[in-house]
Parts: sequence; structure tokens; C-alpha cells
Amino acid sequence: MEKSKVSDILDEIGTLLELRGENPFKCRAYHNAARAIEGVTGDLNALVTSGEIRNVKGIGEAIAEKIAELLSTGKSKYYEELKASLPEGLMTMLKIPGVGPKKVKVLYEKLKLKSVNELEAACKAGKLEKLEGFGKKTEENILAGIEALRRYSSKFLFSVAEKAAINVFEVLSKQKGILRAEIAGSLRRKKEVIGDIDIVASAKKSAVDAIMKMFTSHPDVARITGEGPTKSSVVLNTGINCDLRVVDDAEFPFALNYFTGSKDHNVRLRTIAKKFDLSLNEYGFSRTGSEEKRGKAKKIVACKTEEDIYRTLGLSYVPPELREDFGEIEAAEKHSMPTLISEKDIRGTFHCHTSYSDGANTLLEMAEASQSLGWEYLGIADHSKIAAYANGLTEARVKKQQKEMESLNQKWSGFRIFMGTEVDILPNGELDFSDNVLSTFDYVVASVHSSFKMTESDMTKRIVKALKNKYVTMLGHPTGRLLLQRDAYPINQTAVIDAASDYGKIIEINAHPFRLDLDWRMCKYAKDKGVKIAINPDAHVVDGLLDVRYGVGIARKGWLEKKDVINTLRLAEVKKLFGIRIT
DNA sequence: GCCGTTTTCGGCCCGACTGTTTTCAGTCG
Repeated sequence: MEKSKVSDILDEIGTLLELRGENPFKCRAYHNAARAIEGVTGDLNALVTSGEIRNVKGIGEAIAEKIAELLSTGKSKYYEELKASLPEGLMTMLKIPGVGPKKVKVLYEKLKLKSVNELEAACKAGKLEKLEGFGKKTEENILAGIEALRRYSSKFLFSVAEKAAINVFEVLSKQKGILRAEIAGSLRRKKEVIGDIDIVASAKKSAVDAIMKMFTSHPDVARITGEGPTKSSVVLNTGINCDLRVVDDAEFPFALNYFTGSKDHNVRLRTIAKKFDLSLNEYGFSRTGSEEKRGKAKKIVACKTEEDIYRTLGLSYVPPELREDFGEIEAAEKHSMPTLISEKDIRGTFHCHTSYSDGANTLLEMAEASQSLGWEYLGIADHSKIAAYANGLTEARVKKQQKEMESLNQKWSGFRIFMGTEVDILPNGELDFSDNVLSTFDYVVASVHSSFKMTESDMTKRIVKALKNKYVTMLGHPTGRLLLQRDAYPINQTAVIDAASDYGKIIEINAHPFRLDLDWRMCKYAKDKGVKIAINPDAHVVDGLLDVRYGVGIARKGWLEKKDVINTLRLAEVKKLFGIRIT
């Protein structure tokens, strides 16, 4: 059993105990243990066998036994019994924003509600307001929460969908008879959230049957929803729909282009094609125009690659990440496509957490992971003291962490840890550390993590006040555009970017889909104002560092070039930017 | 259920908001 699976089960035990109203500290012990396991490096099996697992903080005798049982038998009797004691639907009810274990427990015990559907009906019938501690407003909030849950339940985070897609794709692309294969759709466009996975392949006719068979019998497939000679559809174990289309190799670039989308981008391409008397679809170009013209050039225009398609239409090649009809067609017509940043351009990052606060990995592990990515630096910005939920650092712990950073920095040449902090912007715009403390950091990220429901004007004032502080280097997740997040707050982005420009501050763009802040229009505004932008991978774990890829996708949609994004700067340039003496 | 020790059991992260109450419980980050 995988480490993450063990961690998931421990976490679920904690939640099940909460639903049963057990000792809250016991519940928390399971949640803590789940986090501890997630953060363990190395082989879990070996740790359990050697008994070293007991040295992991948060793992005691009872939980260690359960982990050992999970690893050796794949099951846990305790977990199974706990799960069987409650209806499955209760866990889904917990996903509704504003609904926690205590409420679910009451709803189950008093109203016998066992599922989201039953809860919805009860709300509509006004049954909840009769319960103690519930009211009309609670019903309204729950109904709105259910709607939000339904809207997003069929969506998956990029990183989740990508992992699922790669598992299938790797096996598929090695299949005999495959000529070309690509992951298409919103995944190829690096959208923040993904609806389903589209794979396009070309193959020899004789091999198609075997390829389809291989696809539908892949171990990750939970259910087959369609199987034909050109298209098969499955639902993967993760719950994501996955389509495979197999076409003739001559059709491949057209199919890839068509199924990559976006729909709006494709509509624009087809409109342009018409000007050339061409018709474009997922199979190829064909001549339209007069009978005479068709007679002369009956043959369709052959294209070997997507680049050929764009060239035929008189356009520069448009990278998938820009295909949203956000102005990329116009740029391609003028052959003025910007030089966008790529993963290779990233030299480091500035907003990572470690196990000092709520990160899963130690400072050393994070630093080593960055070096293995070929980066020149890593900026650590753990939470400040008021963020107790995230184990924010007190002044004393800041000192300790900085000491560790200094000693690590002495070990390496050509790589540097930047000592930062993610300091909370308090409701009144003051910061959670004194200027004295702030002055000890290489740079300071200032973020809002509380009191989200201020008016736009008050929130903007709060943030602008924080930006004025001379020790603040950048504004952390300036949340204005909301996606799936709960900790969203209203700000006047234009005013905040103006302030950033006035005070020479950096603005973050989040690679984290729950905190997607600046859309491409705001990026453009920031760029025009000369405000530098940092990609924030919001990395709490080593794996999370890799999410920078996906930050690159977002940066691309923001039309950001290398020079606009500070994560692409060389070490010496960053030192200069932060005002650190170059030694 | 875990931790840390004062080795046998008490304490376990905090602040704000919301909706319910009329002083507080539940939820969230």
C-alpha cells in the first residue's frame, strides 16, 4: 500500500470518529498522524519493519499498529468497522462548504439524513430550521453549498488529472502500431481545472483494435462507457472520464488541434480558414470556394504538424496554453507572439513552506529538491506567528530557522536559500511581525489569511497599507478572481497593482488552482505598469515544487515573458533585487 | 490517541466569522 493511501485512511478514521462524536483530541491525533505519514521521507515499509515509525512525531503505539496492519494486509479492521457503522453519504455531506462533522452528526441523528440528496430535500422542506442551532439562513447556505459542490464535483485539479493521464498515456504510447500520440484537451492547454482527459493517437489500421483493447483494459480503468473503432471512453479509478481517439496519421495534426481546443480558439481558426476558401475540421482542410477552384485543387491541403495548420492560415504557431481566444489569434496574425517563459527558464521560487510551519518537508529536503530541479535558489516563506492553524513561526523560531538556513548556505556554492517569511496582513493593515523582525529577512511576502469578508474598499486599503511597509517585498496571493476557493476576498486589483507599482513591490500569481488570482488581463495591466510578477507554486511538499510547471501554464495565459517573472532571474540578479550584498 | 515528563496523567493551536443565540457552538484557514 502506498504512503498516500495510508495517510488518506488515517485521515478518514479521524473524520469518522468526529462524526461519531468521539473525543476531539483522539480525532485530531488521527488527522495529525495522517499528516505525519504524508511528510515521511523514505520507505514506509522499512520504517515500520525496523520500528523506527514510533520515532515519527504523532505516531504512537495504537496508530503504528494500524499502519503495520494496513501495510501487511492492505486492510484495517478498525477502519472497516468504523466505516460500516455510518452511512457512506455522510462523508459526502462533509464536502459541502459550511457543513462540518457536528452538523452532519445532528442531521443524521435527528433527521435520519444519510446523503446529500436527502439533505437537499430536507432543506427545501424547511425541516432543518426546526432543529436547535439551525435556522433559515443555515438552510439557504447549505443549499448554495450543495450547488457549488455539484458544479465542481466533476472537475479535477490539473495535477490530479495530469497524473491520471500520464499513467494511461505511458502504456498507450508504447503500444505496437502507434505512430503518434498526444494528450489533448484542456490538459494540454494547462487549464487550472480539468473536466476530462482527451488522448489523440494515430496508428496503423491493423493495430487499432488491439490499441482500443489495451486502452479499455488498462488497470486504471474503472468502467468502460464506450468502445468503438475510432473512439473509446472510460472512467478511470480517480473518477475522471478519459477518451481515446485513434485516427489516420494524415488526420493526426487536425485531430490534435481540434481536440486541444479551446472551442473559442477553434471557431476563430475555422473563420480564418474560410477566408482562404478552406474548410477546417478534425479530419483536415478541404477546399470550399467555387466549382472551378474545387476542380483545380481537389486535393485537400496536407499538413504534417499543427505548425503546418497555422502556417496554412497565415498564422504564427500558437502554443496550446494560449489557445483561449484571449487575443492570441490577433498576435499570431501579426506574427508578434510573445516569447513565453518555459519550465527551463525557472531558476527558483519564493513562496515555499517547510515543516517549520505547515509544509510537509524539511528545509533540507526542499532545498535538495530544488537543486535536483537545476534551480539556483529557493525562497522559504513560512507562516508568521498569528497563523496558528498553520503552525506559524514565533520570533524565536524564526531565529532558529534563519540559523539553519545560514549554515546550509555555507555548505553550498552556486545555490542559495533565501530567508523569507509569509507574514500575515492583519485586518487593520498592520503586519504580524515588527519592522525589527521583518528587517532580518532577505524578503517578505505579505498575505491575507483572515477576515476575508471585508468590503472591497476596506480590503484594498488594508493591503495597500501593508504594501507601504518598506520591508515588504511582494504581495502574496492577491485573491480577486475566484475559482474553487473559500478563502476568497474582494479587492480592487487595479488599485493594488497601482500601489505595487508606486512602492516597487512584486505581485504573486498563484499556480495553485484554489487560489487563482490574477487573470491574464490583470497580468497585462501589471506588465504595462512595470510591476514584476512571481510565480507562486504554494509548495508545501517536495512534489509540490513541480507544480511550477503549471504555474508556467498560467503565466503563459497571462502573456508573461521571461523578463516579467522574477522566478526566471539568475541568483545574482535576485540578490540585487532583494538588496543583498553580492559576495 | 499522542506527548512529555513532574513515569501516570493532564493538556492537546488560535482567531475570526457566521448564525444562532442573548453568550456560544460550529466551521474555517
